[in-house]
Amino acid sequence: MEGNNNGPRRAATVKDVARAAGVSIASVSRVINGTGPVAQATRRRVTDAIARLHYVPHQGAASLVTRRHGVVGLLLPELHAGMYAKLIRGIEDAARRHGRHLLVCNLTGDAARDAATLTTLTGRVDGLLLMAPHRHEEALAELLPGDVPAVLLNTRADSGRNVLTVDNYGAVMEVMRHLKRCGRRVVAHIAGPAGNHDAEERVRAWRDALATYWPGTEAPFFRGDFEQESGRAAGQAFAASPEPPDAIFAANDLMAAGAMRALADAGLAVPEDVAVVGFDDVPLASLLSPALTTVHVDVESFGRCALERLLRLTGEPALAQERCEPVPSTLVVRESCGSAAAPARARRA
Amino acid sequence: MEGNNNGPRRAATVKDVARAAGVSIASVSRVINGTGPVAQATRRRVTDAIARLHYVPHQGAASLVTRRHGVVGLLLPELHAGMYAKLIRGIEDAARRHGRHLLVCNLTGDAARDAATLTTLTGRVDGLLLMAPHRHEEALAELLPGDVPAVLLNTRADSGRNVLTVDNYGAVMEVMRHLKRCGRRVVAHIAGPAGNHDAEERVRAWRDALATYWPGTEAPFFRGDFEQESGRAAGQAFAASPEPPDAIFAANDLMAAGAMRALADAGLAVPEDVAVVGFDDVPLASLLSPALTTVHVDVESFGRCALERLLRLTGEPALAQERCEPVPSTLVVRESCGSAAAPARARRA
DNA sequence: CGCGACACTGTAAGCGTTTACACTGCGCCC
DNA sequence: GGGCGCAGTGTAAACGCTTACAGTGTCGCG
Repeated sequence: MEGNNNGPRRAATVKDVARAAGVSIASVSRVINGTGPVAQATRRRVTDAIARLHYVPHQGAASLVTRRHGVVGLLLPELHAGMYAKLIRGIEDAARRHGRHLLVCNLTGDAARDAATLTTLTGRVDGLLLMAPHRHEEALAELLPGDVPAVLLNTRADSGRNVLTVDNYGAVMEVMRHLKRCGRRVVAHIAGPAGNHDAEERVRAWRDALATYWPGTEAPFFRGDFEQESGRAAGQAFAASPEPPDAIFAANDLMAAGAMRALADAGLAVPEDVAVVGFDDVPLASLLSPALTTVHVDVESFGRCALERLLRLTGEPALAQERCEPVPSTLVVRESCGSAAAPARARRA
Repeated sequence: MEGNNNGPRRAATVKDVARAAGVSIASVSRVINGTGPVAQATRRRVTDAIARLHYVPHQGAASLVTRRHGVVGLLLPELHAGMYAKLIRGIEDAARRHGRHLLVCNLTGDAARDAATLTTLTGRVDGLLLMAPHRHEEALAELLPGDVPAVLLNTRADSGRNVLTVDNYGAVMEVMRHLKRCGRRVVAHIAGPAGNHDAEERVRAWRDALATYWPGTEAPFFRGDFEQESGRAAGQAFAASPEPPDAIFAANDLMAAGAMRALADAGLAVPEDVAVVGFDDVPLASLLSPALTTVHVDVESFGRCALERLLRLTGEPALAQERCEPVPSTLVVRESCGSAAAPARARRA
């Protein structure tokens, strides 16, 4: 190591601070971490020295002896980007409150590479949050060293692991109940991609609701992929069928919007001819015309719950009693399902 | 599987692996890092032992001696969530390709707390990406230790720091040029929040374009906040004015959509009476009716560029020649500006 | 046969922290 | 006044890893 590559200045260490403050490194450490008793005068001298030297502790060295990293990892599959932002927000927010940091990784779908990611991550975190809606990520979870606490997100509950899920089933049931109350007779479904946990749960609930509220009837099913184009295709298919459904429940808002567009293009009126309901409550949902009825999931809370669940696994005492109920998800009734009072808006001629 | 977290089992270390494999810790390290020559047989024994013991290296210990964390930090202000997901995606993707991880932090706006965040982060990263559209974050950047490489995102270019920005100005100019070509006479602007760098740049470009393409004329200005409600308010205000503008450029899609909604409610047709253009190209923009003309910014590329710029700062050799041009941003012409061929869609009666 | 080059391996010295432990004074109570 | 407790401090031993350096043994070539 020739040492000249990026300047001669090495970062300051506790030793430097101790020397500058005229105390021992132990005292410096005590000041920084607030452990043990320190005289006011000493504290002053140390904090001054720290400021003067721009000293920043090397967390790696600290974690070496404390056996804590103060970091939790978050592994995200190639998801529809919608949730990302809020989920991360929720988790990061909770993490900060509990003095942790968040290491975010995207999974690639490549088994070997993702496994490698998992491993390097494991070496620098106290615990792991793994979004695992597909088989792929579940398989990944198998590789987790047993001593790394982990919470799986949106996974089948019957995996042996610690799991946290959104209440897809209940929410969809509510959607269907509402559609029934609105007097709709045939509720088609535009599903998310096969193999996706949320998508499957929504399909399951849709089927069950069908059997419960419309016993003995059939309803059209379209396999989408959470993208708007597939929603459009579904809408076209439904509109072109001899007896179009009078309601559509799409597994997310993007597909719902795509379907609405296709219906409009086909001359079908929403909600008069066809009611449409989505899922997610994306920001623009209320601005579509008609405004989209959808299911709002509090993704930030979900993230927060996930993190606190994880911390509980690592034995965070303050969290012992904080029960973290299944994440709230609520039906947001707007115009597209036709149940709201007819909105007093001017129609375009 | 709870309760076992404070069990007696300590994580395996190089020493354990070395013993299990019957070699020295140096050889283990060499196998793990691919440094120095190792006999095939030895390598086998070591990798076997690693697998058997579920050994995962302690990165903190490693960074202690290598002086590299393999992690870059990303600091995000309280932004409109839209960009988040893609930005993080872009950065994380590039980071993975360069063997780095991503530590994500939200800033709170609280100066003291954010400063603390900055400091703890600094101790565990090789460099920092700081999204700094507001004064607040710029001030934060001042606190950065001089020896921590950092790239500021979407900040005034005249700060002394290393900065990477989206080409707001050029994009808005293109929008305005297009509106001029469409024959619009009065282009109103719905601005983002004051003090936001992007918002200000878009205002600046709007003003300059006004002076260039519509010299001597005035146009309505509305101060929004990037949220749909403010767009709606703006739309209402414009519609209620004695001489409504015949074009509106909103600083983002959410406000544009809000404005479109308000215009429709007021009986004004888009694009016939008023052309509307947004900024961001959010997923649902193409599904609004009429589909929203907007500016598409490749946020993922932006993230990638930012990361590579940062790595270059830390002296990544492979990146020396890779020039990272200003991030592409392109006008996406749809229906809301009235320039596209009239779409052959059925009109609702 | 000797000797250098080479492939491979082991030993040991840190890297920057935290913390157990030992040591000072000092005030206080019997 | 001698012991005790306690606030305040320092010393030194880890923590798990990388790597300079110092060995080994093997081969090829003069």
